[in-house]
Amino acid sequence: MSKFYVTTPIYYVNDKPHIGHAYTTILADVLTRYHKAIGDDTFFLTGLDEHGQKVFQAAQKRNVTPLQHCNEMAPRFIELWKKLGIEYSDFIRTTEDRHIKVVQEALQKTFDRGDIYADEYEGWYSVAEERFITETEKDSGQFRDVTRLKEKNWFFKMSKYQQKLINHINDNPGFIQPEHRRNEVLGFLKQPLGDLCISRPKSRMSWGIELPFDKDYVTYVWYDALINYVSAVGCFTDEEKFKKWWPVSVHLIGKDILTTHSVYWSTMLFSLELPLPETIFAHGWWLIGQTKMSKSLGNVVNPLDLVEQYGVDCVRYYLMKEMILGQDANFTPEGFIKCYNSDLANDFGNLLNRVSGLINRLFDGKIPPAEKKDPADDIVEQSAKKLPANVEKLITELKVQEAIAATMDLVRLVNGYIESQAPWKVAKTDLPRAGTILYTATEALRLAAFLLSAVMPSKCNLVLDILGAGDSGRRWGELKRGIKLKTHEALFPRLEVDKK
RNA sequence: CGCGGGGUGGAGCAGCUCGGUAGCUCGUCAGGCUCAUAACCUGAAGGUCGCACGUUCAAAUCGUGCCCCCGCAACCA
Repeated sequence: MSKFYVTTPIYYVNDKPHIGHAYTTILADVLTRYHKAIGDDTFFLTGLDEHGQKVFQAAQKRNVTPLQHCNEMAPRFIELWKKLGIEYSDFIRTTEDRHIKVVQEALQKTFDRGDIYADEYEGWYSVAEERFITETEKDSGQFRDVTRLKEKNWFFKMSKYQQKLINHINDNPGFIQPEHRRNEVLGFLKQPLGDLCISRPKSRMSWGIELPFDKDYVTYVWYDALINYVSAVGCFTDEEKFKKWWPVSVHLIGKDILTTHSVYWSTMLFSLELPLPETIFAHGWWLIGQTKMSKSLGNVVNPLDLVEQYGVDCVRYYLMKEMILGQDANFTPEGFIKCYNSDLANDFGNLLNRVSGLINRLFDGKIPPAEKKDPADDIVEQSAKKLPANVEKLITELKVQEAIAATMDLVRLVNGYIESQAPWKVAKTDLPRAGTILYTATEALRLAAFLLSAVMPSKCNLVLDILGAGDSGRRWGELKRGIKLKTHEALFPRLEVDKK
């Protein structure tokens, strides 16, 4: 048994949860469930990023304290995760004591090591945005009230670890995935790395974690936020727990925060003398009909609406199946309905109806024994026997989409097998043979349901329950003969396309 | 010459590491089946594998050049 520790980014509390947040979190949940199913000890961390400028401003506007504001916003995420069937191990909020202490200790350790120094920072400052902007941003002309500002700040010696990081990336091909993101980071690291400003003067912005060595400053949100990955698993506080889980197996992130994770976070860990993550995996974006989702375009897809309209499992299935490893994916209602009907209603759900209908009619609803085998059965049996190991391999490579495809291939194979073996015909002359066919088909369906239960927990567990195989595993032949099938409705009723 | 990824039947992808019958899902058409959610199965049509040159007995796959698309270039799943 090995351990599997996965994280999502901690989401910014001011954001409205959208399909992107849902995707990352479901992906983490799916990976966790797969790993649990193969007996791994798992830890799945998600949470909220609650410090920083925007939260501070939003709270001011509403005339509440920042913490009150966060307390009111947090349930939006927590409730969504509940509706999406997310079973996280821990939900961390950066305003929690357990986190703040660790951030401060990390800062102090880094400071004591001589990796943090004070300097005057001079740059373009947007009064309207209340933050420093880059030269490029200034030139874009999109910022008002830009002035030159000089300010004392604290800096982290990121540059000191540049070569060490390059070496680490080169020595660990799986560290940053997919590969083209890894190349991107290596390309970025060809330029000399600057040091990272990790402080904000309280006079400007006080909503953050105070620097242990300078009470006039709070720390930069990213420094604060990234620490969550270790503070949640006992860093500096619970040595045993920390040893058990760290380093993390996978940090799931969106491609937009690749630099913060691969460069900021890694160098921070170097300075703290902690091991680096095993894998940082950057997935793509969900596009809404060719364009990026944006609030101004008004095309933000609310995952809650989808779930309420169609149910959790099919939304999880669609998101997992549609996003190809590391690429952008396109969300369209048509695509969703097509996927639902062809994969879930026609192939998977319908297969359950076929076998249960036949078993009910021919065997009084009791699963028949497989006593009269034929070479035709071997094709199904052999494919089914190979599947679990294959799925396991794909999941460890983070190829969820391919794992689903491989499982659905078995479902289609079984549909073809039933067709060619025609048990409804065979039954008229040779009932035991018909029973064998049905046992084989049902057992393959059981295995498929078992393997898909990470993606669609409630529907798949329902299938297993109908087959009286709720506690079965991934070995061929675990389906018990003689069990009376439970009655059931259509698993995924076909969706009629809206004709407009 | 900033760095990187990609261009494969109507759509979305795999194959390229290590050259040898171009594969999958969806869509279209025809047929079959009638156990099933008008579901399922089989077959067919449809591809100069971005373009050109080169290496080779043989190139989607290797090399060079060109065209086009996309990502990164320090806020944002």
